[in-house]
Amino acid sequence: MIISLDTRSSVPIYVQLRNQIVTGIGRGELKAGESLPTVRQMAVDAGVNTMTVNKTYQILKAEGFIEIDRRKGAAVCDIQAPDAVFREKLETELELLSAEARLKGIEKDEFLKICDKMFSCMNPETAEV
Amino acid sequence: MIISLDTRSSVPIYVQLRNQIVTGIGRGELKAGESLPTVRQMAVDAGVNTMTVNKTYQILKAEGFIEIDRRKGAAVCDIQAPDAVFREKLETELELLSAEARLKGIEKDEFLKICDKMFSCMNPETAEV
Amino acid sequence: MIISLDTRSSVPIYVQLRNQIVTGIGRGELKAGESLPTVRQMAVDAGVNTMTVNKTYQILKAEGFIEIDRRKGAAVCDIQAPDAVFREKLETELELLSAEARLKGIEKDEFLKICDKMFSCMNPETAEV
Amino acid sequence: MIISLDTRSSVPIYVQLRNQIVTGIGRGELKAGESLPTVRQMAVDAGVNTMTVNKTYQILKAEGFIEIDRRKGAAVCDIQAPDAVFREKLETELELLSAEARLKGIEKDEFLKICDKMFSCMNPETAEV
DNA sequence: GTGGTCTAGACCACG
DNA sequence: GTGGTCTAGACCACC
Repeated sequence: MIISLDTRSSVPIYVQLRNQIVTGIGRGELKAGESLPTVRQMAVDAGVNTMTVNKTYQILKAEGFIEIDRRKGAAVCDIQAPDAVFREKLETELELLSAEARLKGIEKDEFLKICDKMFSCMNPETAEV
Repeated sequence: MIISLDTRSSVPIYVQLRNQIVTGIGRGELKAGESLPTVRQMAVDAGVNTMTVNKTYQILKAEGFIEIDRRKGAAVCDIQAPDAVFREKLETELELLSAEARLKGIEKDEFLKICDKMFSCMNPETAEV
Repeated sequence: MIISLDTRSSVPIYVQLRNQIVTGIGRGELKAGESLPTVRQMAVDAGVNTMTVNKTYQILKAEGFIEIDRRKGAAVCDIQAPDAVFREKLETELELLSAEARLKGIEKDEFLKICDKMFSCMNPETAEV
Repeated sequence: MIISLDTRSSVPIYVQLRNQIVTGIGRGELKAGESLPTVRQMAVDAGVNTMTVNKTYQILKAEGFIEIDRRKGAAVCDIQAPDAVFREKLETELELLSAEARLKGIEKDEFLKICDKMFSCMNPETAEV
């Protein structure tokens, strides 16, 4: 998985890192059970402080995307069961994106086509709860 | 339009306010040409400082969603022409949301159903530039 | 002389109006001794308040570009003698424009070509002090 | 770089500050890659509030003249590629200055000599994007 | 009346 | 230690 960060962006580095890891897992570049680089290795690869990577991993753990074992490092979790809190967040974000797209002149058909395209990039492997 | 802010959120107030106004315009609660509350009025309504509202309005103006007239206050703009930069941003965000949804056990059919539902809340009025 | 104002601009209307009148005189669309529209007429033409036009005329008078006679209205003055204060202001503004042009990748040759082009639009009529 | 502000001027402080920094960069007093003073330091140096400096820096960033890095503060950007919007603005401003100069009795030769002189103060270093 | 600017001082997020 | 956010309240420019 290739990580590319923009230190001049207003998006905090640990958020950029978190987003790229989540996208990577979603795409299937990292599969359930596979290990992530160690905190130190990831810090070197991405050219950031280990504290920053550590923060990212803690967030991914809290979100249930990875497990952290003191001996084996971090590993990708299985797909989770649908959850009402996330669904709520998803709807709110999609509503905002819909509004922005609407105001930027994007029609419903085109919007849905993009949604389809982006989800289709995800790893189709059967969900295991 | 009802504004509800969460001062304990890590999302800056001016961003929350911006998002809610964008969503409100998208939904058609505020139509093109209609006025937004004055900076002072919005500040009272939302319970925040006038400078915070001012910052929000300046951002909405820079994004092309509203116009600020020295005499008449702020008003909603017409729908814009599609633009490559926004499309890029839209795809990136939808990819991240897709990945999160995938890992939270949401299937493609359900994801697209939610996308459809949220876009359908938008004001369908034809108002091209 | 055609006046076009943008009420949504951050530049005050009376300044826009002043700038357009100065440019119009410089171009020779209004010659020395010729009358400007009355305050009321100009207010109607430009679609602004008479107070705004009045303020503009007062500024043009203070700058020595027009004379205001209670009976005959406003008229364009003759070309003035060079003046140190203005020269100072001119240099400061040209220095800022030079810096901006430099940082925007415009070379010296091109900059001077634009300067020449713009001054050449001015009325070449012999200066009368 | 020496900053001198006039608090009695009608030009907002953050604009004066912006103009002086742009001129300073153009002159080569600050070169591409070099750091600007921190927001706090500049606020002390210039005798203004940190928010005022912050606003100035945000504008310079939006104009592409500086970059703001969360870790290292603000630094001067490389020279940009020529851009049609700026050219338009440049022509409008030069036309106004030409008109003013014409009416103040400055001949074409002298005007162009001043233009040449001011641009020649700029840093000639070749630093393309 | 409107928005625009500025201050002093506080607190937080980031790395 | 850096920039980012927010407040309360003031004053000004514009129309």
